[in-house]
Amino acid sequence: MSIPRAKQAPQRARDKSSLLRSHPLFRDLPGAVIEHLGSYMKTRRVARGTTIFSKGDPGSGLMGVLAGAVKVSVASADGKDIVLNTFREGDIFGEIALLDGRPRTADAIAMADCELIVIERRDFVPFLGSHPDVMLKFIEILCSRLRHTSEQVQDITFLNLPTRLAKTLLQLTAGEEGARRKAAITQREISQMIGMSRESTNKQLRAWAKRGWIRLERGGVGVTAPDKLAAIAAEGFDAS
Amino acid sequence: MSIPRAKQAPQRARDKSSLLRSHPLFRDLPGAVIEHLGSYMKTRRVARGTTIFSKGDPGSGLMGVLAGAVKVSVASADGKDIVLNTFREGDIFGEIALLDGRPRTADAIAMADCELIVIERRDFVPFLGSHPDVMLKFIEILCSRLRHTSEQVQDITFLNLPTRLAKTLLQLTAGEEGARRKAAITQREISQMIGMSRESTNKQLRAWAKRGWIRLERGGVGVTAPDKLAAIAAEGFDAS
DNA sequence: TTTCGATGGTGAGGCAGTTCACACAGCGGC
DNA sequence: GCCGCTGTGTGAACTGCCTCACCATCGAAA
Repeated sequence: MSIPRAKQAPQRARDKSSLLRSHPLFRDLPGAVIEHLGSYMKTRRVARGTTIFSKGDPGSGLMGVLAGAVKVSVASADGKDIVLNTFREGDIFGEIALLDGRPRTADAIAMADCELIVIERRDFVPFLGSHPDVMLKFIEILCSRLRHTSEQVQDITFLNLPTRLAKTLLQLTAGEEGARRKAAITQREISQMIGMSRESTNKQLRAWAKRGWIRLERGGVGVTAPDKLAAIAAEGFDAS
Repeated sequence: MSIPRAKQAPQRARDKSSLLRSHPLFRDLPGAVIEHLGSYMKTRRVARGTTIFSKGDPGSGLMGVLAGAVKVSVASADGKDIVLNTFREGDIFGEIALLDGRPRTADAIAMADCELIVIERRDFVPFLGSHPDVMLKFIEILCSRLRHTSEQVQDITFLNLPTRLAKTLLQLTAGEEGARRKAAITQREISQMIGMSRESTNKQLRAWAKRGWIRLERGGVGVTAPDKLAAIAAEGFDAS
Protein backbone atom coordinates (compact mmCIF):
# COMPACT_ATOMS: atom_id res chain seq x y z
CA MET A 1 0.00 0.00 0.00
CA SER A 2 1.47 3.29 -1.03
CA ILE A 3 1.13 6.62 0.67
CA PRO A 4 -1.42 8.79 -1.11
CA ARG A 5 -0.29 12.19 -2.31
CA ALA A 6 -2.44 15.26 -2.61
CA LYS A 7 -3.19 15.45 -6.28
CA GLN A 8 -5.55 17.97 -7.82
CA ALA A 9 -6.61 19.98 -4.82
CA PRO A 10 -4.10 20.17 -1.98
CA GLN A 11 -5.95 19.41 1.24
CA ARG A 12 -6.47 21.98 3.91
CA ALA A 13 -5.52 24.76 1.52
CA ARG A 14 -5.93 27.90 3.54
CA ASP A 15 -6.94 31.34 2.54
CA LYS A 16 -4.24 33.89 1.72
CA SER A 17 -5.09 36.38 4.42
CA SER A 18 -5.77 33.54 6.82
CA LEU A 19 -2.11 32.61 6.55
CA LEU A 20 -1.10 36.20 7.13
CA ARG A 21 -3.35 36.67 10.13
CA SER A 22 -2.28 33.48 11.83
CA HIS A 23 1.42 33.63 11.01
CA PRO A 24 3.69 34.75 13.84
CA LEU A 25 5.35 37.21 11.49
CA PHE A 26 2.22 39.24 10.97
CA ARG A 27 -0.11 38.18 13.78
CA ASP A 28 0.33 41.38 15.74
CA LEU A 29 -0.18 43.75 12.82
CA PRO A 30 -3.31 45.90 12.45
CA GLY A 31 -5.94 44.58 10.05
CA ALA A 32 -5.44 47.41 7.59
CA VAL A 33 -1.79 46.49 7.13
CA ILE A 34 -2.72 42.88 6.50
CA GLU A 35 -5.15 44.00 3.83
CA HIS A 36 -2.43 46.12 2.29
CA LEU A 37 -0.01 43.21 2.17
CA GLY A 38 -2.66 40.86 0.88
CA SER A 39 -3.22 43.10 -2.12
CA TYR A 40 0.41 42.65 -3.14
CA MET A 41 0.36 38.90 -2.76
CA LYS A 42 -0.06 36.45 -5.56
CA THR A 43 -0.81 32.76 -5.21
CA ARG A 44 0.86 30.08 -7.26
CA ARG A 45 -0.01 26.42 -7.64
CA VAL A 46 2.79 24.04 -8.53
CA ALA A 47 2.81 20.29 -9.11
CA ARG A 48 5.11 17.87 -7.31
CA GLY A 49 8.59 18.00 -8.80
CA THR A 50 8.28 21.56 -10.09
CA THR A 51 11.26 23.85 -9.64
CA ILE A 52 9.99 26.93 -7.82
CA PHE A 53 13.23 28.84 -8.14
CA SER A 54 16.78 27.92 -9.13
CA LYS A 55 20.24 28.68 -7.87
CA GLY A 56 21.49 31.86 -9.50
CA ASP A 57 18.05 33.38 -10.08
CA PRO A 58 17.72 36.99 -9.00
CA GLY A 59 16.11 36.56 -5.61
CA SER A 60 12.92 38.36 -6.21
CA GLY A 61 10.54 37.50 -3.47
CA LEU A 62 9.26 35.91 -0.33
CA MET A 63 7.34 32.65 -0.54
CA GLY A 64 4.84 31.11 1.84
CA VAL A 65 3.47 27.57 1.86
CA LEU A 66 -0.33 27.45 1.96
CA ALA A 67 -0.40 23.72 1.28
CA GLY A 68 2.09 21.04 0.32
CA ALA A 69 5.81 20.81 1.06
CA VAL A 70 8.95 22.35 -0.41
CA LYS A 71 12.59 21.34 -0.26
CA VAL A 72 15.50 23.71 -0.69
CA SER A 73 18.51 21.89 -2.10
CA VAL A 74 21.70 22.29 -4.10
CA ALA A 75 23.19 20.03 -6.73
CA SER A 76 26.88 19.28 -7.14
CA ALA A 77 28.70 19.18 -10.44
CA ASP A 78 28.44 15.39 -10.64
CA GLY A 79 24.72 15.14 -10.04
CA LYS A 80 24.58 14.67 -6.29
CA ASP A 81 22.00 16.60 -4.31
CA ILE A 82 21.87 17.80 -0.74
CA VAL A 83 18.75 19.14 0.97
CA LEU A 84 19.40 22.22 3.09
CA ASN A 85 15.91 22.69 4.47
CA THR A 86 12.31 21.63 4.06
CA PHE A 87 9.15 23.69 4.52
CA ARG A 88 5.54 22.75 4.98
CA GLU A 89 2.15 24.36 5.46
CA GLY A 90 2.42 27.67 7.29
CA ASP A 91 6.15 28.06 6.71
CA ILE A 92 7.84 30.93 4.96
CA PHE A 93 10.96 30.57 2.82
CA GLY A 94 13.14 32.46 0.40
CA GLU A 95 13.58 35.26 2.91
CA ILE A 96 17.33 35.50 2.48
CA ALA A 97 17.25 36.63 -1.12
CA LEU A 98 14.33 38.86 -0.18
CA LEU A 99 16.27 40.59 2.55
CA ASP A 100 19.69 41.04 0.97
CA GLY A 101 18.66 41.19 -2.68
CA ARG A 102 21.39 38.83 -3.82
CA PRO A 103 20.85 35.85 -6.13
CA ARG A 104 19.42 32.62 -4.79
CA THR A 105 22.05 30.17 -3.66
CA ALA A 106 19.92 27.04 -3.86
CA ASP A 107 17.01 25.47 -5.71
CA ALA A 108 13.50 25.21 -4.30
CA ILE A 109 11.50 22.21 -5.47
CA ALA A 110 7.96 21.14 -4.64
CA MET A 111 7.98 17.81 -2.78
CA ALA A 112 4.23 17.57 -3.22
CA ASP A 113 1.59 19.49 -5.10
CA CYS A 114 1.71 22.92 -3.51
CA GLU A 115 -0.15 26.14 -3.16
CA LEU A 116 2.18 29.03 -2.49
CA ILE A 117 1.94 32.73 -1.88
CA VAL A 118 4.50 35.11 -3.33
CA ILE A 119 5.35 38.66 -2.31
CA GLU A 120 7.69 40.55 -4.59
CA ARG A 121 10.75 42.18 -3.15
CA ARG A 122 9.92 45.57 -4.65
CA ASP A 123 6.59 45.53 -2.82
CA PHE A 124 7.84 44.14 0.44
CA VAL A 125 11.05 46.05 1.13
CA PRO A 126 9.38 49.48 1.48
CA PHE A 127 6.83 47.92 3.82
CA LEU A 128 9.62 46.37 5.86
CA GLY A 129 11.41 49.69 6.21
CA SER A 130 8.42 51.19 7.96
CA HIS A 131 7.74 48.19 10.19
CA PRO A 132 10.63 47.60 12.58
CA ASP A 133 8.60 45.06 14.52
CA VAL A 134 8.40 42.88 11.41
CA MET A 135 12.13 43.32 10.91
CA LEU A 136 12.63 41.95 14.40
CA LYS A 137 10.56 38.91 13.51
CA PHE A 138 12.69 38.33 10.45
CA ILE A 139 15.79 38.60 12.59
CA GLU A 140 14.36 35.84 14.77
CA ILE A 141 13.68 33.69 11.73
CA LEU A 142 17.20 34.22 10.40
CA CYS A 143 18.68 33.30 13.76
CA SER A 144 16.73 30.07 13.92
CA ARG A 145 17.74 29.24 10.35
CA LEU A 146 21.35 29.81 11.30
CA ARG A 147 21.06 27.55 14.31
CA HIS A 148 19.45 24.91 12.12
CA THR A 149 22.16 25.04 9.47
CA SER A 150 24.92 24.99 12.09
CA GLU A 151 23.35 21.88 13.54
CA GLN A 152 23.38 20.34 10.10
CA VAL A 153 27.12 20.99 9.84
CA GLN A 154 27.64 19.28 13.17
CA ASP A 155 25.44 16.34 12.27
CA ILE A 156 27.28 15.78 9.01
CA THR A 157 30.72 15.91 10.57
CA PHE A 158 30.06 14.08 13.83
CA LEU A 159 27.29 11.54 13.24
CA ASN A 160 27.26 8.37 11.21
CA LEU A 161 24.57 7.12 8.89
CA PRO A 162 22.26 5.32 11.36
CA THR A 163 22.30 8.22 13.78
CA ARG A 164 21.55 10.84 11.18
CA LEU A 165 18.88 8.69 9.63
CA ALA A 166 17.13 8.05 12.93
CA LYS A 167 17.18 11.74 13.77
CA THR A 168 15.76 12.69 10.40
CA LEU A 169 13.00 10.09 10.52
CA LEU A 170 11.90 11.39 13.90
CA GLN A 171 11.89 14.97 12.67
CA LEU A 172 9.96 14.05 9.55
CA THR A 173 7.24 12.37 11.57
CA ALA A 174 7.24 14.69 14.57
CA GLY A 175 3.83 15.85 15.69
CA GLU A 176 2.06 12.63 14.79
CA GLU A 177 1.31 9.85 17.23
CA GLY A 178 0.99 6.07 17.01
CA ALA A 179 0.05 4.53 13.67
CA ARG A 180 -0.35 7.99 12.16
CA ARG A 181 3.40 8.56 12.60
CA LYS A 182 4.43 8.44 8.96
CA ALA A 183 5.97 10.66 6.30
CA ALA A 184 5.33 10.78 2.56
CA ILE A 185 8.83 10.94 1.15
CA THR A 186 10.96 8.86 -1.19
CA GLN A 187 14.07 7.12 0.01
CA ARG A 188 16.13 9.13 -2.44
CA GLU A 189 14.92 12.33 -0.79
CA ILE A 190 15.73 10.96 2.64
CA SER A 191 19.24 10.12 1.49
CA GLN A 192 19.68 13.66 0.22
CA MET A 193 18.54 15.07 3.55
CA ILE A 194 21.17 13.11 5.44
CA GLY A 195 23.85 13.46 2.79
CA MET A 196 24.39 9.75 2.18
CA SER A 197 23.95 7.52 -0.85
CA ARG A 198 20.52 6.19 -1.69
CA GLU A 199 21.79 2.61 -1.45
CA SER A 200 23.25 2.94 2.03
CA THR A 201 20.12 4.64 3.25
CA ASN A 202 17.95 1.89 1.82
CA LYS A 203 19.98 -0.81 3.52
CA GLN A 204 19.68 0.84 6.92
CA LEU A 205 15.95 1.39 6.47
CA ARG A 206 15.45 -2.27 5.56
CA ALA A 207 17.41 -3.38 8.61
CA TRP A 208 15.11 -1.39 10.85
CA ALA A 209 12.01 -2.54 8.97
CA LYS A 210 13.09 -6.15 9.58
CA ARG A 211 13.13 -5.42 13.31
CA GLY A 212 9.71 -3.84 13.11
CA TRP A 213 10.92 -0.39 14.13
CA ILE A 214 9.62 1.20 10.95
CA ARG A 215 7.30 0.30 8.09
CA LEU A 216 8.35 0.88 4.50
CA GLU A 217 5.85 1.67 1.81
CA ARG A 218 6.28 2.94 -1.69
CA GLY A 219 6.81 6.68 -1.31
CA GLY A 220 6.68 6.71 2.45
CA VAL A 221 7.97 5.58 5.83
CA GLY A 222 6.05 4.89 9.01
CA VAL A 223 7.77 4.97 12.38
CA THR A 224 6.46 2.30 14.72
CA ALA A 225 9.11 2.38 17.43
CA PRO A 226 10.10 6.01 17.89
CA ASP A 227 11.76 5.19 21.19
CA LYS A 228 14.25 2.85 19.52
CA LEU A 229 15.11 5.46 16.92
CA ALA A 230 15.38 8.13 19.60
CA ALA A 231 17.92 5.99 21.45
CA ILE A 232 20.05 5.73 18.33
CA ALA A 233 19.67 9.43 17.53
CA ALA A 234 20.64 10.45 21.05
CA GLU A 235 23.47 8.13 21.89
CA GLY A 236 24.93 7.35 18.53
CA PHE A 237 24.52 3.64 19.21
CA ASP A 238 24.55 1.87 15.94
CA ALA A 239 22.60 -1.36 16.21
CA SER A 240 22.39 -1.72 12.48
CA MET B 1 61.57 29.53 11.35
CA SER B 2 58.30 29.83 13.12
CA ILE B 3 55.62 32.40 12.61
CA PRO B 4 55.69 35.04 15.35
CA ARG B 5 52.54 35.54 17.34
CA ALA B 6 51.43 38.75 18.95
CA LYS B 7 52.25 38.32 22.57
CA GLN B 8 51.92 41.04 25.16
CA ALA B 9 50.56 43.87 23.06
CA PRO B 10 48.43 42.89 20.07
CA GLN B 11 49.62 44.89 17.07
CA ARG B 12 47.53 47.51 15.39
CA ALA B 13 45.11 47.52 18.32
CA ARG B 14 42.58 50.16 17.44
CA ASP B 15 40.64 52.49 19.60
CA LYS B 16 37.16 51.47 20.73
CA SER B 17 35.27 54.28 19.08
CA SER B 18 37.52 54.03 16.07
CA LEU B 19 36.14 50.56 15.47
CA LEU B 20 32.62 51.84 15.88
CA ARG B 21 33.11 54.79 13.56
CA SER B 22 34.71 52.76 10.82
CA HIS B 23 32.55 49.66 11.08
CA PRO B 24 29.88 49.33 8.40
CA LEU B 25 27.37 48.55 11.10
CA PHE B 26 27.63 51.97 12.70
CA ARG B 27 29.40 54.12 10.13
CA ASP B 28 26.31 56.07 9.20
CA LEU B 29 25.23 56.85 12.75
CA PRO B 30 25.44 60.35 14.23
CA GLY B 31 28.41 61.02 16.50
CA ALA B 32 26.26 61.38 19.58
CA VAL B 33 24.89 57.87 19.16
CA ILE B 34 28.40 56.47 18.77
CA GLU B 35 29.38 58.19 22.02
CA HIS B 36 26.34 56.70 23.68
CA LEU B 37 27.20 53.20 22.53
CA GLY B 38 30.85 53.64 23.45
CA SER B 39 29.87 54.35 27.02
CA TYR B 40 28.22 50.95 27.27
CA MET B 41 31.14 49.12 25.76
CA LYS B 42 33.77 47.29 27.71
CA THR B 43 37.06 46.01 26.38
CA ARG B 44 38.50 42.65 27.25
CA ARG B 45 41.97 41.26 26.62
CA VAL B 46 42.33 37.51 26.29
CA ALA B 47 45.36 35.31 25.70
CA ARG B 48 45.61 32.76 22.92
CA GLY B 49 43.70 29.63 23.82
CA THR B 50 41.29 31.37 26.16
CA THR B 51 37.63 30.37 25.94
CA ILE B 52 35.66 33.57 25.37
CA PHE B 53 32.27 31.93 25.75
CA SER B 54 31.05 28.34 25.84
CA LYS B 55 28.20 26.39 24.32
CA GLY B 56 25.22 26.60 26.64
CA ASP B 57 26.15 29.95 28.18
CA PRO B 58 23.33 32.46 28.34
CA GLY B 59 24.10 34.55 25.28
CA SER B 60 24.67 37.84 26.90
CA GLY B 61 26.32 40.10 24.42
CA LEU B 62 27.84 41.21 21.19
CA MET B 63 31.59 40.93 20.70
CA GLY B 64 33.90 42.82 18.38
CA VAL B 65 37.50 42.02 17.51
CA LEU B 66 39.85 44.99 17.96
CA ALA B 67 42.94 42.85 17.47
CA GLY B 68 43.72 39.16 17.17
CA ALA B 69 41.59 36.32 15.83
CA VAL B 70 38.74 34.21 17.19
CA LYS B 71 37.34 30.86 16.17
CA VAL B 72 33.81 29.67 16.84
CA SER B 73 33.69 25.90 17.13
CA VAL B 74 31.79 23.00 18.62
CA ALA B 75 33.11 19.81 20.17
CA SER B 76 31.59 16.37 19.74
CA ALA B 77 31.11 13.86 22.52
CA ASP B 78 34.29 12.00 21.59
CA GLY B 79 36.58 15.00 21.56
CA LYS B 80 36.47 16.00 17.91
CA ASP B 81 36.14 19.68 17.04
CA ILE B 82 34.71 21.51 14.06
CA VAL B 83 35.23 25.20 13.38
CA LEU B 84 32.09 26.97 12.22
CA ASN B 85 33.57 30.40 11.60
CA THR B 86 36.61 32.55 12.25
CA PHE B 87 36.79 36.27 12.93
CA ARG B 88 39.60 38.78 12.77
CA GLU B 89 40.25 42.45 13.33
CA GLY B 90 37.20 44.57 12.59
CA ASP B 91 34.77 41.65 12.66
CA ILE B 92 31.78 41.29 14.91
CA PHE B 93 30.55 37.99 16.33
CA GLY B 94 28.15 36.54 18.84
CA GLU B 95 25.29 38.43 17.26
CA ILE B 96 22.93 35.47 17.15
CA ALA B 97 22.66 35.04 20.88
CA LEU B 98 22.49 38.83 21.16
CA LEU B 99 19.54 39.05 18.82
CA ASP B 100 17.40 36.12 19.89
CA GLY B 101 18.47 35.89 23.52
CA ARG B 102 18.89 32.13 23.44
CA PRO B 103 21.93 30.26 24.79
CA ARG B 104 25.11 30.08 22.77
CA THR B 105 25.30 27.05 20.54
CA ALA B 106 29.06 26.99 20.12
CA ASP B 107 32.31 27.89 21.84
CA ALA B 108 34.38 30.95 20.99
CA ILE B 109 38.12 30.58 21.49
CA ALA B 110 40.95 33.08 20.95
CA MET B 111 43.26 31.84 18.18
CA ALA B 112 45.76 34.54 19.12
CA ASP B 113 46.09 37.08 21.88
CA CYS B 114 43.07 39.30 21.42
CA GLU B 115 41.58 42.58 22.36
CA LEU B 116 37.81 42.49 22.23
CA ILE B 117 34.93 44.84 22.82
CA VAL B 118 31.77 43.64 24.52
CA ILE B 119 28.32 45.17 24.52
CA GLU B 120 25.80 43.62 26.87
CA ARG B 121 22.46 42.52 25.52
CA ARG B 122 20.52 44.54 28.11
CA ASP B 123 22.25 47.70 26.90
CA PHE B 124 22.09 46.96 23.20
CA VAL B 125 18.57 45.66 22.64
CA PRO B 126 16.81 48.92 23.62
CA PHE B 127 19.18 50.81 21.33
CA LEU B 128 18.42 48.40 18.51
CA GLY B 129 14.69 48.86 18.91
CA SER B 130 15.00 52.56 18.19
CA HIS B 131 17.42 52.18 15.29
CA PRO B 132 15.79 50.29 12.43
CA ASP B 133 18.70 51.14 10.14
CA VAL B 134 21.03 49.18 12.42
CA MET B 135 18.53 46.32 12.44
CA LEU B 136 18.78 46.25 8.68
CA LYS B 137 22.56 46.00 8.90
CA PHE B 138 22.22 43.07 11.27
CA ILE B 139 19.83 41.42 8.85
CA GLU B 140 22.51 41.75 6.18
CA ILE B 141 25.09 40.21 8.48
CA LEU B 142 22.79 37.31 9.34
CA CYS B 143 22.10 36.68 5.67
CA SER B 144 25.78 36.54 4.84
CA ARG B 145 26.40 34.21 7.79
CA LEU B 146 23.66 31.96 6.50
CA ARG B 147 25.14 31.89 3.03
CA HIS B 148 28.53 31.09 4.54
CA THR B 149 27.23 28.21 6.64
CA SER B 150 25.22 26.79 3.74
CA GLU B 151 28.37 26.83 1.66
CA GLN B 152 30.12 24.94 4.44
CA VAL B 153 27.43 22.25 4.30
CA GLN B 154 27.95 21.94 0.55
CA ASP B 155 31.74 21.84 0.85
CA ILE B 156 31.61 19.10 3.45
CA THR B 157 29.22 16.92 1.48
CA PHE B 158 30.54 17.48 -2.04
CA LEU B 159 34.27 18.14 -1.82
CA ASN B 160 37.14 15.86 -0.85
CA LEU B 161 40.08 16.62 1.37
CA PRO B 162 42.47 18.25 -1.14
CA THR B 163 39.76 20.49 -2.54
CA ARG B 164 38.54 21.69 0.82
CA LEU B 165 42.06 22.19 2.04
CA ALA B 166 43.08 24.25 -1.00
CA LYS B 167 40.00 26.40 -0.65
CA THR B 168 40.62 27.00 3.03
CA LEU B 169 44.30 27.86 2.55
CA LEU B 170 43.39 30.44 -0.06
CA GLN B 171 40.77 31.98 2.21
CA LEU B 172 43.12 32.07 5.15
CA THR B 173 45.75 33.93 3.17
CA ALA B 174 43.45 36.09 1.07
CA GLY B 175 44.39 39.75 0.88
CA GLU B 176 48.12 39.14 1.02
CA GLU B 177 50.37 38.98 -2.00
CA GLY B 178 53.58 37.19 -2.86
CA ALA B 179 55.85 36.11 -0.03
CA ARG B 180 53.59 37.79 2.49
CA ARG B 181 50.87 35.26 1.65
CA LYS B 182 50.91 33.28 4.88
CA ALA B 183 48.66 32.43 7.78
CA ALA B 184 49.54 31.86 11.45
CA ILE B 185 47.56 28.76 12.26
CA THR B 186 48.29 25.26 13.49
CA GLN B 187 47.64 22.23 11.34
CA ARG B 188 45.22 20.93 13.94
CA GLU B 189 43.14 24.08 13.56
CA ILE B 190 43.21 23.76 9.78
CA SER B 191 42.00 20.17 10.06
CA GLN B 192 39.12 21.32 12.26
CA MET B 193 38.16 23.99 9.74
CA ILE B 194 37.86 21.44 6.95
CA GLY B 195 36.41 18.69 9.13
CA MET B 196 39.13 16.12 8.51
CA SER B 197 41.63 14.37 10.75
CA ARG B 198 44.85 16.13 11.66
CA GLU B 199 46.90 13.30 10.16
CA SER B 200 45.23 13.35 6.76
CA THR B 201 45.54 17.12 6.62
CA ASN B 202 49.22 16.94 7.45
CA LYS B 203 49.89 14.40 4.72
CA GLN B 204 48.23 16.55 2.07
CA LEU B 205 50.08 19.64 3.24
CA ARG B 206 53.41 17.82 3.05
CA ALA B 207 52.65 16.62 -0.45
CA TRP B 208 52.09 20.20 -1.58
CA ALA B 209 55.11 21.44 0.31
CA LYS B 210 57.24 18.87 -1.51
CA ARG B 211 56.06 20.36 -4.81
CA GLY B 212 56.85 23.85 -3.60
CA TRP B 213 53.26 25.03 -3.72
CA ILE B 214 53.26 25.93 -0.03
CA ARG B 215 55.79 26.42 2.77
CA LEU B 216 55.27 24.79 6.13
CA GLU B 217 56.54 26.37 9.31
CA ARG B 218 55.84 25.67 12.90
CA GLY B 219 52.50 27.34 13.59
CA GLY B 220 51.97 28.59 10.09
CA VAL B 221 51.56 28.00 6.37
CA GLY B 222 52.75 30.13 3.48
CA VAL B 223 51.13 29.83 0.06
CA THR B 224 53.67 30.17 -2.74
CA ALA B 225 51.61 28.94 -5.69
CA PRO B 226 48.07 30.22 -5.16
CA ASP B 227 47.22 29.47 -8.79
CA LYS B 228 47.85 25.76 -8.31
CA LEU B 229 45.70 25.67 -5.20
CA ALA B 230 43.00 27.69 -6.96
CA ALA B 231 42.92 25.11 -9.74
CA ILE B 232 42.35 22.34 -7.22
CA ALA B 233 39.77 24.35 -5.30
CA ALA B 234 37.84 25.19 -8.45
CA GLU B 235 37.88 21.96 -10.39
CA GLY B 236 38.16 19.39 -7.72
CA PHE B 237 41.25 17.95 -9.39
CA ASP B 238 43.15 16.02 -6.82
CA ALA B 239 46.82 15.92 -7.72
CA SER B 240 47.76 14.69 -4.29
C1' DT C 1 -1.99 -3.27 -23.33
C1' DT C 2 2.53 -2.09 -23.72
C1' DT C 3 6.07 0.79 -22.53
C1' DC C 4 8.76 3.57 -19.85
C1' DG C 5 10.37 6.35 -15.97
C1' DA C 6 10.68 6.50 -11.09
C1' DT C 7 11.18 3.94 -6.98
C1' DG C 8 12.97 0.30 -4.16
C1' DG C 9 16.20 -3.73 -3.21
C1' DT C 10 20.77 -6.09 -3.07
C1' DG C 11 25.59 -7.80 -3.39
C1' DA C 12 30.60 -7.35 -4.64
C1' DG C 13 34.50 -4.63 -4.60
C1' DG C 14 37.10 -0.52 -3.85
C1' DC C 15 38.93 3.53 -1.66
C1' DA C 16 39.20 7.85 0.94
C1' DG C 17 39.90 8.89 5.17
C1' DT C 18 40.21 7.33 10.19
C1' DT C 19 42.55 5.39 13.98
C1' DC C 20 46.45 4.07 16.29
C1' DA C 21 51.01 3.99 17.43
C1' DC C 22 54.79 5.93 17.33
C1' DA C 23 59.06 9.39 16.86
C1' DC C 24 61.02 13.90 16.82
C1' DA C 25 61.65 18.92 17.06
C1' DG C 26 60.87 23.53 19.01
C1' DC C 27 59.78 26.44 22.84
C1' DG C 28 58.70 28.05 27.48
C1' DG C 29 59.36 27.49 32.26
C1' DC C 30 62.05 26.40 36.11
C1' DG D 1 70.37 22.87 30.81
C1' DC D 2 66.72 19.82 31.64
C1' DC D 3 61.59 18.78 31.46
C1' DG D 4 57.35 18.67 29.53
C1' DC D 5 54.04 20.38 26.41
C1' DT D 6 52.53 21.51 21.93
C1' DG D 7 53.11 20.97 17.19
C1' DT D 8 54.50 18.09 13.43
C1' DG D 9 55.66 13.84 10.63
C1' DT D 10 54.66 9.05 9.13
C1' DG D 11 53.31 4.22 8.29
C1' DA D 12 50.10 0.14 8.98
C1' DA D 13 45.74 -1.54 9.63
C1' DC D 14 41.05 -0.91 9.48
C1' DT D 15 36.32 0.50 7.98
C1' DG D 16 32.21 2.97 6.73
C1' DC D 17 30.41 4.29 2.98
C1' DC D 18 30.39 4.73 -2.10
C1' DT D 19 30.15 2.98 -6.70
C1' DC D 20 28.67 -0.07 -9.89
C1' DA D 21 25.83 -3.31 -11.80
C1' DC D 22 21.92 -5.37 -11.65
C1' DC D 23 16.79 -6.77 -11.02
C1' DA D 24 11.82 -6.12 -9.40
C1' DT D 25 7.86 -3.45 -8.97
C1' DC D 26 4.62 0.18 -9.47
C1' DG D 27 2.05 3.83 -11.80
C1' DA D 28 1.10 6.64 -15.42
C1' DA D 29 1.21 7.66 -20.07
C1' DA D 30 0.92 6.23 -24.90
